[in-house]
Parts: sequence; structure tokens; C-alpha cells
Amino acid sequence: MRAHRDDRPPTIHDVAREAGVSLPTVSRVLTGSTPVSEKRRNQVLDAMKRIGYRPNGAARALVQGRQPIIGVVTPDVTYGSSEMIRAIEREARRAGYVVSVTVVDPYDLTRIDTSLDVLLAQPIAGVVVLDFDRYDLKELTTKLGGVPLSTISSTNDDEQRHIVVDDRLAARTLTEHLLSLGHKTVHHVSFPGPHGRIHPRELGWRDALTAANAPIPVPVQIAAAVEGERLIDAGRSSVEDLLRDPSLTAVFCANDQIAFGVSRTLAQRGFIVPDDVSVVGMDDEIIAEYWTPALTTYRLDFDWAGAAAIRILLQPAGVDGTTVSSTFGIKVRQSTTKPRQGPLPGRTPIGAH
Amino acid sequence: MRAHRDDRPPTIHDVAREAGVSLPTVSRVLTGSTPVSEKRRNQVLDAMKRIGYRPNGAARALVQGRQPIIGVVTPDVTYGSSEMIRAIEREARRAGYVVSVTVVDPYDLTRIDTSLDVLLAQPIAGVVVLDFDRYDLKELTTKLGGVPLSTISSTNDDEQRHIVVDDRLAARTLTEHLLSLGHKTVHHVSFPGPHGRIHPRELGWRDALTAANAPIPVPVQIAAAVEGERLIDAGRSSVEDLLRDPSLTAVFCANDQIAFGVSRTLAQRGFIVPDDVSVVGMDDEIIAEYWTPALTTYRLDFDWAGAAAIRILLQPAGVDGTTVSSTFGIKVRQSTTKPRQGPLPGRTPIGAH
DNA sequence: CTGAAAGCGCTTACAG
DNA sequence: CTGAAAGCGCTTACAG
Repeated sequence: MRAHRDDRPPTIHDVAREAGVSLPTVSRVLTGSTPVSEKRRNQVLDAMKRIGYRPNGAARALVQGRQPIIGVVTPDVTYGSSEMIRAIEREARRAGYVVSVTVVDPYDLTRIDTSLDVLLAQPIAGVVVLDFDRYDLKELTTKLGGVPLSTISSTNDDEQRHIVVDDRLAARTLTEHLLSLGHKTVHHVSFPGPHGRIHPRELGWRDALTAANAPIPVPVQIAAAVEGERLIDAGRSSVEDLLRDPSLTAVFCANDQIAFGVSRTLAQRGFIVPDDVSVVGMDDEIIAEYWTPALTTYRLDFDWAGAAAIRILLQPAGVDGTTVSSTFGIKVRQSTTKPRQGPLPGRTPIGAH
Repeated sequence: MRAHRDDRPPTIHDVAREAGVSLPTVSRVLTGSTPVSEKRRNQVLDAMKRIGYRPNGAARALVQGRQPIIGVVTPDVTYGSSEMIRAIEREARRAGYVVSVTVVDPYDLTRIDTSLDVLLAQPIAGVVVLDFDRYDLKELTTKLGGVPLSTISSTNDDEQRHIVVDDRLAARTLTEHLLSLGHKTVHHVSFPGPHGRIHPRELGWRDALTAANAPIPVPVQIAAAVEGERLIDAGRSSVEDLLRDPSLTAVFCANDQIAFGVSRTLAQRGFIVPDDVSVVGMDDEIIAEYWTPALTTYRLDFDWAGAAAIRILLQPAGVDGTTVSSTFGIKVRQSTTKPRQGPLPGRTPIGAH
């Protein structure tokens, strides 16, 4: 009894009438599930083209009981996340899903709500949460209800369907690299971990120093509020604190951005990196190898992590509880070398602006 | 007559039974469209929680005749695109949509097909195509069928619902900046435009030189196949060609990545940027201001462009044919200065590695 | 404020 | 190979 509504796009009903065939026949040429005679097939195809038909994804999803969207919830789109998102998108598309990314600020609780509402109102098959433990876990999972969930973060919390990107091991490896060059200890510029805890990268740094029986300097802390692009500036500011210790010969920075800021500022103050101070970052951003001096850093396998998150998300129940971890390897470049002898040289600014 | 199927998630039908109310009542507490008595409302909410109900987005989309996804088709996720995508996502979410990004290589025709198929099988309200004219326009629009479309690119092609990011004007402004410093001419490292045409950034450079009656050097061309991260390397290689002309005093690079490569390589060859050669890029990537020397570049308003694309996409018909353009402004930093006197100095490598 | 009924656009057994 | 019918999960007038 439905009148032809011009404000709605054409349906298979319209196609069937236009082509002079039945409704299921149209559906069959659409899905290819059942053979259709050459003649009718062409009639249908022509009719579709003529009236500008395109399938209604919602109806299709409904009848097939299939949710075609995979949501990604992420606190930011920095280098690491964007690599993971790319991998997630690739893997999801292979499985026939489409990916929707929602950037959700862990510190802005009210906006978490509205953002997730929009996402959850869609036909979503599941959600991947990046940097999982930066969120209020209880609140987030409650909010997500029964939506299938896979998570990626750098801590091993015995979550279900959780991927660990092993930051801690990577940090330890970088620190050990510096120690093996002969540095008596390694300083650290740290960002805060989730919920006031110590960040896994700091833990890995401590692991290495402890194992080597090296003194553990007080890490320079970057404020929790500093995000993304402003980390370079935070790195710059941290140099002041680092230089308080005249025995400084090596710094492990919590990520490449910070290391960019630190090495740049050291240079501007007249110190030579790496001869006066060795600097390492972490993440291996694209620019790292082009930096001056080319930055020693650690390449985490974000691509693998993203792909794995989709795989475990789409796997049927039973794989729950599995936790996998993934790292890639250290990239030794020009910013690290053996320690200088003696205390820090004079701080004559050369390239300061 | 449908048996209870345990393999399908609970529906409002199950909620209604569990709560002892009718189907529409459940729907009403879901949508909030009509008042529901406090008592029943709570019954329903409790029942939902108990049986782990969550709404089926596909059914909702179907009955409301609403496609909840906006697709973004983009050739890459470099700096400019990612800023636009962020703006698109923000604006779309405000309007209650979710955004799906599909990266589609313009040179890989077969994969264009499968990628778009996945996207178009979803309930999408419309598509925003970035860097529009790098695609085979006819093929792409055919493929997209009747899907509402808005486009962003740097050329003004009289498209419908098209946003022009005015690369040409920006390039002209940068070139004029160099000329105004006293440079007799400006060299150019160029990337290819769409379909073998000249890129708008190159056109803007020519505009400025022509207007100033300056000689027009042959631009150094970067191969069409070079994308994204490898542009730095392409920039590095282009220095060889640039140095063939001993009158070189200033280079306009088609983007920041290229400029990074050019300035780094010039420095390694013993030239001082900007004293020997001024270098400008374009896009104002985050790292540009931290580069050594801090890069003079041009900030395009990608945020505005992305937001505008969503706005015109969602506007009802009638706004077709509008074309808006947007630029932001030049950022003069440390990589440009007045020209040196005389020919290029000797090419003693200093920092070569 | 509440319930019975129709319908959104499509696919899938079910019978030919 | 083809058509008539039922149903996917939800919302929206329609009557109370």
C-alpha cells in the first residue's frame, strides 16, 4: 500500500517493475547467489542503470544479520596510532568490513559519551580500542555494552582479546643499548602512564638499569596534559632539568617527538649529540632517520598489532584471554655513541635563537 | 513464527517480553520520541541491562531511511589529507554520521574497484573524495553511481559541490616572497599534476615568475610514482639537478617533505641554508618549524576545507555548482633570506655521511 | 501514556 | 531458472 515516494531512492521493487521481472530475481543478480538467465540478468542490469538504483546497505545488513562497521576508538592519531589504524582498515576491508575511527579524548568524559553514542548507534560488528588503558576501563566497557571488543595497549592486564605492544621490552632494549656503549647510567624523559601509574616505557628503562646495577636518576616528567604535536616543545623544556646533572651522558626519551625536542635544544645550547650526550627516542617515526643527527630509536610493529586486533576481534569466541605481544627492533643511528670522558662541557650557546 | 534463535543478539522483542511491555514502548524509551511512564521506563531499562540488549543500527537506519555513514576516498594519508580527514570526522559526527576512510591508490585500478565495492555496500549517505582530480574522474563517478558526492582538490574544474584548496595562489605567494627578497629568479622542484597535466603548485610558481618578468628555470621533476614518505628521498636526489645551475639562489619545493630533503642535502654538501640557497616548502607540517633551519612554508586551511566538504555534502540540492576556495597564509621562518652575491660557493661536503 | 499493525528494502528458503 | 511469501529489527502513525 505504499505510494511511490519520490524522496526515497529507487529500490529493488522499482528495478523489478522496470525490468519486468520478479523481486527475488533482482536480488539474485545483485548477490550472485543463484544463477539467472542471461536475458533477464541484462534486463535487470539495464533497468538498474536506467533508474539509478543502488543497494540499500542497511536493509542488506539487517536481513543478513550482519553489522558491516568496525569501530576504532583512539585517544589520538599520532604516528603509532595512525599506523595501527591503517593496518586495521586494511585487514577489516579484506574481511568485508568498513572502519569508522572515533577520536575520544580520555580526559574529556562528557565528549566520550556523545562520541560513543554516535558510533554505537551504527551497525557495528565490534570495536577496537587503542591505547586501551588510558581510558577509564570500567566506564568504557560499560558504555560499550555487549559490543565485541578487542584492545591494544602497552600493558599486559590479562584482558580478553588484548594485544600488547611490548613497550616495556623496547624501552629496556634501548636502555641496554646505551649501557652497552659504556654509559654509567641513562637519564629518562618520561610521560605519565595511565591513571597515575608508571608508564611501561619507564618501567623498561628501570628494568635495564636495575639489571645492570646502574644508578637510577630521577626521570624528568612531562605533564599528563601534553599531547601529540606539543611533545616536541615538552622535550625542549625538559633539557633544563636534564642539564642539572653534570654527569649526564645519555638520555632515553619516552618517544621520538620528545627526543627531537631534546636533541634540538641540546644542539642549540652548544652540546654535540651524540659526542656530549647520546639521545634515543622510541617509535621510529618517518622523520627519525632524517633528523640531525639521525635518531637511534625502536621500531614497534604497529602494523602487526593493528592487523592482529582485527583478527582476534573477528574470531569466534573461544580465543578469549589470548594475549599476544609484538615488537620489531632497535634502529641504531647517529644519535648514540660511547660516553665522553669527564663532566659536561661549558654551555656556550652556539645556535640559540 | 520465529523460533528464539540463540545465535542472534536480543531484540526489542525480547526486551518487551522481559519487561512485560509492548514493543513500541521499548522503542519509545530508546528514541525518547514519546513520553513513557517512569515505571515502565525503568522496567524496560532494567530488562535491557539484564539481557544485554543493544540496538541494531541496521534496522534503525533502514526504517528511518537514513544512511549513517559518510565515506571518505583518499589517495593517501599524508599531512594534508589527515588534517582534512580529522575535520571531516568532527563535522560529520556533529551531524550524527560516522566516517569511513578508504585509501584508494589512483594508480591501482583493480583495487579501486574492490575497495569501493566494500564501501558502497554499506549504508552510506555520501562520499567525500580528496585530491579529486588525481583519479580517473569519469570512472570514479560512474563507479560511485548516484551517491551524493563532494570533492576537494587544488584545481577549479567547475565540479559540483567542489572545494578548491587554492594551491596555485599559495605557490604564487611563496614565490613572490622569494622574489621580494631580491632573488632574480626561483627554482622549483615539482611533482606531477593529475593526468600528466601541470600541477597547480607549479602553475602558481610560473604565475609569479611571469608577472615579475623573471626567467623561468626548468623545474626538477619528481616521478609520479613517488608517494608520501619517500618524497624526502626524492627531494634529496633532486639537489643534484638543482646544483647544475650555478645561479641557483632560491628553491620553491612542491611540499615540505621535498623541502626537508633538499635543505638537508644542501647542508650536507656544505651549503648554508638560507645564506647560500633559500628553500621554501608548502603545507606547514608540524615538523616544519622545528626543522633546521626552520622552514618557510605556507599553511593551507585543510581544516576548513574538510569541514566545508561535509557541509556542502549534507546541504540539500540547490547548492550545486558552488565552488569555494580557501588558503591560510605564508609562514616566514629561517630558511629564506636575501640572495648571496655571486655564484655558488665551492661544494666541499661538510656533514656528508 | 500505551498497544496492535504496517512498513522500511532486502534476502532466503519454499515451491514450482 | 523463477516467483510468491515470510521475515530481518526497528519506528511511526493510528487508535485508544
